[in-house]
Amino acid sequence: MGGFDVGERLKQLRLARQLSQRELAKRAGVTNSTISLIEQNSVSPSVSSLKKILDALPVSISEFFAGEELSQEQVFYRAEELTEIGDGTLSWKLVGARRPNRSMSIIHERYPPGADTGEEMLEHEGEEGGVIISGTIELTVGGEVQLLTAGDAYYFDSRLPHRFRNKSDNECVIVSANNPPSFSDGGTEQHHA
Amino acid sequence: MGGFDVGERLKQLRLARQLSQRELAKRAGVTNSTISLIEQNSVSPSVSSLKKILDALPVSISEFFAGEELSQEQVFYRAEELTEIGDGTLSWKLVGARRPNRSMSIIHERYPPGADTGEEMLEHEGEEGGVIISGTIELTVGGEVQLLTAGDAYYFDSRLPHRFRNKSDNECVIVSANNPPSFSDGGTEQHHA
DNA sequence: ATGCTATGTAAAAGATCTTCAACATAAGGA
DNA sequence: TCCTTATGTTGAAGATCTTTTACATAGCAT
Repeated sequence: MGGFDVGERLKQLRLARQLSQRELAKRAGVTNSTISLIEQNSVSPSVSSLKKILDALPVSISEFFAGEELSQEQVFYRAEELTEIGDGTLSWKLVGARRPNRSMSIIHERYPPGADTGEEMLEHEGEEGGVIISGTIELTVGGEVQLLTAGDAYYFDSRLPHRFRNKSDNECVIVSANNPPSFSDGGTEQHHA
Repeated sequence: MGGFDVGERLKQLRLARQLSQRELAKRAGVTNSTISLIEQNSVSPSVSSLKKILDALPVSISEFFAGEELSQEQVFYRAEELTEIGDGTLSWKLVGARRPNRSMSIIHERYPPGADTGEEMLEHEGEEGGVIISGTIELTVGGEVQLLTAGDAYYFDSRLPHRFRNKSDNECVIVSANNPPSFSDGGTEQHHA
């Protein structure tokens, strides 16, 4: 468990509602001991127990963990220090690749003439969008094909099969964002778009 | 556990990253059995285990429990049809502004010389990042100030007080992304950066 | 002071989760 | 074919979480 104080958070939520450990336990269908031990961080509760307890407040698990960490991470990135992922033809520069738990990937992409994410359509979790900075790119999404040029943009659910292809003679530059992030630094490279 | 399918959700996230149970387990510091049992909903993992696993994806617990759905909305946006928000000095063109429930705002921003988001620092929920396309911008985040130029980038927690300011004589162009989205079309305008 | 109730804590037993160590299957190469 | 590697699954042992049951303290009325 890194950084986030589950016990303290639960205690605050409980006290804000002016409930005793026993009262909350009763509503949640667990015992007061469970609440006590969790609040002291003597145990890491099971998701099912935590869910029962939070339901009684009521607070969603998502809310409970929202604001896990007001991360004091790197903010500014010089062009040359961006993490680059390339395979010779495509070049992707990731912003904040090392940030754990960041909510987005932001990528500065360069597609040289002929670059192509491949015939096998990409499909993955999340959403992605971007703006064409220069050049032209052929984008296929869910069967629809469009030729986008500088200033144009796109946004789609990444589970729709998609493909990027530069059929022109000039480099195409795109700034894109993905949610959730498709890449992490240091690990094995994964497929993307 | 009511309603939310922990196992299925984990499996989707894992497969979207093309990881095997063993590979994910290795990165997370748990065993493949744990992943297997969780994905089959044979157990309700402890928060500490789930956290370890999600950290390896990486996905926050909060994100994990925030739902999703597949939307088939507009995908392609011509430059001239992007929703523009301007106040005479700044110009922001939103990608997919009309999409309900989208997870990000992607914005094509133009800061003319002298443009400034204001002395009162911006602070709001979420994260934001971007890439400088041209020109230079002075960015202040959490007390730190940097002058960024073309190719540089930034990424920070939006709760840290921040400010954008073009002190140069040339226009500065940025493509940025915000999560969660800061603007919605037609609705009340919110503060941003 | 005595009795009653409410609070949070904790040891030990019971229940659940995690690991260890297999197993079964499928894909690829020699 | 046989061998090797990679995949996901599972029984039993070990580790952790939850309950049972109790304890200690504090507040309040009699």
